[in-house]
Amino acid sequence: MVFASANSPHRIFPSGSRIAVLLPLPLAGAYDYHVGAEPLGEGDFVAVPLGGREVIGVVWGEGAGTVDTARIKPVTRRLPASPLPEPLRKLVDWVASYTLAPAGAVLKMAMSVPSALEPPKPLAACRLAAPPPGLKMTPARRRVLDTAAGQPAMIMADLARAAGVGPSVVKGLLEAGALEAVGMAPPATFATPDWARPGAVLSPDQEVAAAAAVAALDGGFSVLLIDGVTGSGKTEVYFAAVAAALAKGRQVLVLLPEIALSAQWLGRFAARFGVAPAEWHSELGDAARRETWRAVASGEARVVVGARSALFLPFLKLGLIIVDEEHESAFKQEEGVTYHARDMAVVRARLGAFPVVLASATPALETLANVQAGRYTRLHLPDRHAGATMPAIAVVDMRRTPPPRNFWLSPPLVTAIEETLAAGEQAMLYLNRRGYAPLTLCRGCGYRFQCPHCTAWLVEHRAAGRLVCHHCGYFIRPPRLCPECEAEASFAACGPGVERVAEEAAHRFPEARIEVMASDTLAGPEATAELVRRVTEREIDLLVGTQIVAKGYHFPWLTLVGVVDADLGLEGGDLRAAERTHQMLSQVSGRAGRAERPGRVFLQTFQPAHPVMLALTSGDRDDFIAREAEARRDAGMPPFGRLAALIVSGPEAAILDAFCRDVAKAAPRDGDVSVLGPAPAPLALLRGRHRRRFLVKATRSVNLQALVKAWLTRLKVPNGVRVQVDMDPYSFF
DNA sequence: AGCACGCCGACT
DNA sequence: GTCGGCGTGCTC
Repeated sequence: MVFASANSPHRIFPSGSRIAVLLPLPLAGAYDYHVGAEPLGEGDFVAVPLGGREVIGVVWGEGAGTVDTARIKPVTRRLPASPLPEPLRKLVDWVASYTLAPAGAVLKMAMSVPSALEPPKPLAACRLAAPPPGLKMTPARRRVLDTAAGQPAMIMADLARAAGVGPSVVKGLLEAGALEAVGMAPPATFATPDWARPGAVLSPDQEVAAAAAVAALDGGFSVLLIDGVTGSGKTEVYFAAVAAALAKGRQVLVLLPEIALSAQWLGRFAARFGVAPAEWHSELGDAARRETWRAVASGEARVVVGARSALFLPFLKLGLIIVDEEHESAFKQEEGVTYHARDMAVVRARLGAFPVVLASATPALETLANVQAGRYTRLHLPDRHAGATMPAIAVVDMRRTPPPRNFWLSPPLVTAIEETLAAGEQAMLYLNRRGYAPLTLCRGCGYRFQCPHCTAWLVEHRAAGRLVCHHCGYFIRPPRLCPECEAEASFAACGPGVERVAEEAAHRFPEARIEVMASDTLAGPEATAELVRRVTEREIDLLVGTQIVAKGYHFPWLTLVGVVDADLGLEGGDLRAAERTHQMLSQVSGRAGRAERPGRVFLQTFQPAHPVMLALTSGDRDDFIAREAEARRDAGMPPFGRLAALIVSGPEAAILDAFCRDVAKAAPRDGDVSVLGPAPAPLALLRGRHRRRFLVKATRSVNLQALVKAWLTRLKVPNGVRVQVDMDPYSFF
């Protein structure tokens, strides 16, 4: 029995009725329970019995009625928290049906802080009471009572501090009865950003884009793409939309690919709005997590900046989402529920009927195709802000001007670095390879150090004195003798990593202050911020870094970028290899010459005629993307066709391969569908598990989810084997 | 995800 | 003869 009509936003279920409760567990669906004495509403958080224990779940709707009534248990209690908002419930269902993950597994992401569901603990505070007769008065006690007299109630520690006494004095007065204890609600920790503050002066292009983004706030759901070259001031444009959304009383979510590395972004936000935004990422402590979750649910936190998981926060009145660096593959969750945060942000905006703004200097091909199809609106910023010019990009042909043997910097690049340093400017060398050398082999017998758990070489990290697997973290200390032929001191480091390039640079430019920046050389957000500060303040002349240096940093004195190996990333049959390499090199090139001094970029390559290199040197991105898109269209690949991957893994290769034959036999046969595989996944052995991959390619008209689901139900998965579905796979690993 | 039930090695 | 290893299977 349901009182409210079906299209009501919030149904109420009376006592005794049968409801579906979704639990944050990887179960096939919601479970039915009976409503207890108090009626329950959709979205309410409830504690329910499950196999002898108690689990917290969410009232998901009317009971399905498929289970015998005798087995249905009553809900234990309703938790005193505001219900999970309807758009978020719909998002959970949407993501579950799209990714083929169990709805409960998706709900778990929206219930990441169970402790936030209990009422916040009131703070121990006290206020002045009627003075008890015979109270011993001391100067310290006098000061406490005088301080407390002017206040309704004070936190005990604050009162002691304000009166200039130790905590024991306050405690003594409390025991004597001169003060009485009261519970106090915790003070608001999330200040409201001041949207009325004037922002930066915008260029005419920025002005137009900002006006369009602001206007979109009145138009319900829409997707805007701010497509602006590096240094064009995209952030200031979407800050205008953030300010306007705040003025309308809405909450705003800003998704960044890697929040932990975005100290500069936080600084800009604080400069624009006067306060820090609420943050949401994996490094948050328990208390901060709980506080933030509650403040998002209550609407107190007005702007949240976060990693992809922030999409599943219980916003009370979300009214704008920004996805910055929307092309970043870090938005694709690869483990557990495999979702793409950019695409799910678009879904969330549609469910909430508000706009979403995507921003990038190198938008994803998918996004540009959506612009082309008229689904997204493009706001173009073709020029750099404040008169800065785009850097001049030159190719260094490594076949014609190679570096000496066992060196990696070509003569033209070395000359350019010398010139830059002599001019008192900064240079950056980019190489997307951590460590010293990616492969170590024995000169005597050819033995190569390999990870025992993965299909990967061990990477030498000379500073740490280790050989490390970059996939599972396995490491060893380099042995003295070759494990194969027992030769002594026979190891040769093959190829460069950032450590080795830094070593070469130190040798070439002995006067320069050189620093390496890679994810494993940075201890944490503070250490990163400190290094960024030292570069900004010119305490470093030459920065050698992995992709971490490509991400949005603004170093005014950096005028030269050298890409040590521009071809890295082009190999491998990855669908997006060329696109990604182009994006990566555009982004890293964009670090050069962002202020008055013009920038130069040198790309060291063995393929100077490769379309990626030509696109970069000519600056004709659109032509490059058009050709890439054409190739994908011809091949029926995304976004013109649909792709799903089935990763089958298990500890025993023989069992796995036998099962793979069953999977292939049960594969769907249809004119619009083709199944490739089983192929060993690029990392055929990962963390001790063998992996095989099937790829399903279909036309856009095919319901790929239904097809894959039906395929999976035809399979009998043996023990120890796992089948993982990845819709729209990105990395093909 | 827990937690139970269920069949094979070293202990009082 | 029991305590306990964690392998499989269910939980409305």
